[in-house]
Amino acid sequence: MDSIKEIFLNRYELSFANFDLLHSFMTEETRLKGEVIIHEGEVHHSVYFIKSGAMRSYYINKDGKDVTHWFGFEGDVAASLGNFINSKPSLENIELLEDSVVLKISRSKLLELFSTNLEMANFGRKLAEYALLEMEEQILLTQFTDAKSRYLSLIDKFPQLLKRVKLGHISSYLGITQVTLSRIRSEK
Amino acid sequence: MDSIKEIFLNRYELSFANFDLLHSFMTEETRLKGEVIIHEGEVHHSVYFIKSGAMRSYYINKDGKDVTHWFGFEGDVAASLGNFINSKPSLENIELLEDSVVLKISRSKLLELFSTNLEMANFGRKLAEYALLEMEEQILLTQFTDAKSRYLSLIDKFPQLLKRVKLGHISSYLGITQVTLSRIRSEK
DNA sequence: TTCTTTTTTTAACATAGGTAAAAAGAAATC
DNA sequence: GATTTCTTTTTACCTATGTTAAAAAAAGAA
Repeated sequence: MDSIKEIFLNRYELSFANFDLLHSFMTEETRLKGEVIIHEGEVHHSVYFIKSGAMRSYYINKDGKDVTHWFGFEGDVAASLGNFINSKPSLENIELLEDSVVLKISRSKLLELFSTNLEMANFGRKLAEYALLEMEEQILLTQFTDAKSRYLSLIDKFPQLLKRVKLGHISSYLGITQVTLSRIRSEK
Repeated sequence: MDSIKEIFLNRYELSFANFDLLHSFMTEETRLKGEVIIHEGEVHHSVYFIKSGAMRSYYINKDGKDVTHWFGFEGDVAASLGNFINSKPSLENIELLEDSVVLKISRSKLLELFSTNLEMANFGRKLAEYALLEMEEQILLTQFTDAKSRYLSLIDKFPQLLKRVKLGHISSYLGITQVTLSRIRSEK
């Protein structure tokens, strides 16, 4: 079985039949490293599920700095939250860190499924709940944990991260400068 | 109309009929300031909706420090995420900051409604989505924003906070010590 | 390979925020 | 209304992380 299918069945408790239904509304696309699939300030009408590859979400802060605030891998949903939930312009950009295969579905189709199909609505709920748990973990890790522990937890959680993601992205995700990250790494 | 009802109808797009259905499974309770309604390490079987009052969620970190990571007011849901989503023991405590009126519902009843009633399932999804947006905002605010701006944003968002919540809770929520918060406040 | 560009590390210095303890102010209790 | 307890502010000193710039290393292009 496709491993993306497994993730949908296990992580989000979708049934075979409804996975197939959902899948029938998706188009599979290969996108290249470096491409930006969600743009800050724009309203997007598609949601992407990552079949393979890696991406990051980032925004440019008030000092003009590029700040990564999410890494996405296989099985994750790539979308701007505010855009998806409230049709607002995206606050962030989503950029491919590797050549990736995505499953694309229109937001309106997905919402239609949510509002007509009970299992799909619960799939939508679990999608959001899973993301919530991930975010809570990130918040707990940030409050009163020093940069070194945050770094260690992060690579513990994503062992492939160092091979797949530049240190500059990792440092901004951790809320520190690349210089500080470099110091931390050399201490170890 | 009850203002909690308005919030359910507007924020979570629940219909009159389903609000009443949901409400029929809830019991209204008055809890006193200082009470802890969710306990770290325990599995809870109830979820609380805040009808009036204020609460905070906190945990004791590895250095024994009390760290607040959420403030809840009218219309918010008070539950441990991990407990609610995966029946895991709660990672956090939820403590009342004021005498509060809560609407209590059993987790199993709520899940039963989600899995049998389409509108309820979408209500559950919106509940999670709303919480997601709140959390994202919190994360964005934390990365590369200095303590002073975080403080100013927080009181801008919750103007009543200073009157209702002790500074020690606010400082830990912001990820700084109370001494630093005090310095920031005197600068202003 | 050799050259060019990008990424990572190192160094020197500056600063925001931490720690501990004491003082001041408020709130609760007698 | 006085006393005790809890909360907030202040002070002095210290440390982790930021800033800027340059060097070193690694990756990519010719």
